[in-house]
Amino acid sequence: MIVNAYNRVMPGATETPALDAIPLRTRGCCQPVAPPIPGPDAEECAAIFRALGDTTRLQMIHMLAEATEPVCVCDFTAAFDLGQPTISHHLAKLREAGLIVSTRRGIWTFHQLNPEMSPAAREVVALLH
Amino acid sequence: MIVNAYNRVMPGATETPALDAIPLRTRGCCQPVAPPIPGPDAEECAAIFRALGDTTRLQMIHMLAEATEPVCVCDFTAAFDLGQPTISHHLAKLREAGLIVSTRRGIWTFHQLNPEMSPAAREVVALLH
DNA sequence: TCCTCACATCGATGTATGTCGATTGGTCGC
DNA sequence: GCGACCAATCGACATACATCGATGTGAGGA
Repeated sequence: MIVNAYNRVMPGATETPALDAIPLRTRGCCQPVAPPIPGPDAEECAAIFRALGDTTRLQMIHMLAEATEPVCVCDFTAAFDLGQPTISHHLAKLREAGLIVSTRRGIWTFHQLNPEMSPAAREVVALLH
Repeated sequence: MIVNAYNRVMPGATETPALDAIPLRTRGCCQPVAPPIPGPDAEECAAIFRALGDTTRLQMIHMLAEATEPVCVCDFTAAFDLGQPTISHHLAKLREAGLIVSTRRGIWTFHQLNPEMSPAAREVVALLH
């Protein structure tokens, strides 16, 4: 039994009708839709994209993806025309998203891509390399 | 002549020092950073990520990536617990980002992944398939 | 011509976000 | 301990955004 997205039965339907076969001005205009991505996965994935949805953070991840050594905050402040608190804010966002990890060395803090990044995140970051 | 990110000369330096060799408490803590992604490219890329940084829009793209036919708006309104104007808003966002195209058929509007999507967008969307 | 339906747009509202200046908290050298 | 320095945090501000109800628009059907 085929039902459309309004949960209404489409009588006689044995498979999703081809678009051309759908009569205009009829309720049965809809087709079954793909099952959604499980909620938590979708939110995690969206969070990754949200973290990368800012030019500054995108450049930061690109810098880290290209770097062979952890990168000092001073390198970031030098690379962007932004104040130090703003740089710190963006690095915190990337850290919260699980994309980078930070380590202290004396008075400096060095940042690198999180070696334990989630598989989903790893795939996305790989596109920026 | 090697200068660090503060534009200060690093006397005697012939190449970027290894991290271990960097004396703590010295100005020369910084390493050269990767050249940034060209501005327009970075903004375009960030816009793609921003469009996908919302759970609803992520699910929408996933639905379209799985679908074999263009999808009617009524399918989206049925799939999400959101009002029709909100659905329309999200579809507009995806359209502005160049991820989908919309066509009218009578009184209905059908949406599908933009067949002329930018290469960068195509790579990202492929991860959601 | 008028009504109905599907979708877009508008206006309002609350929340999230990017940015800054000022302050705080650590970590050294002296 | 004191001062210098680096980075994180705080408070404030403007902007962007997700959502809603109400309205507009355009295509059919009666």
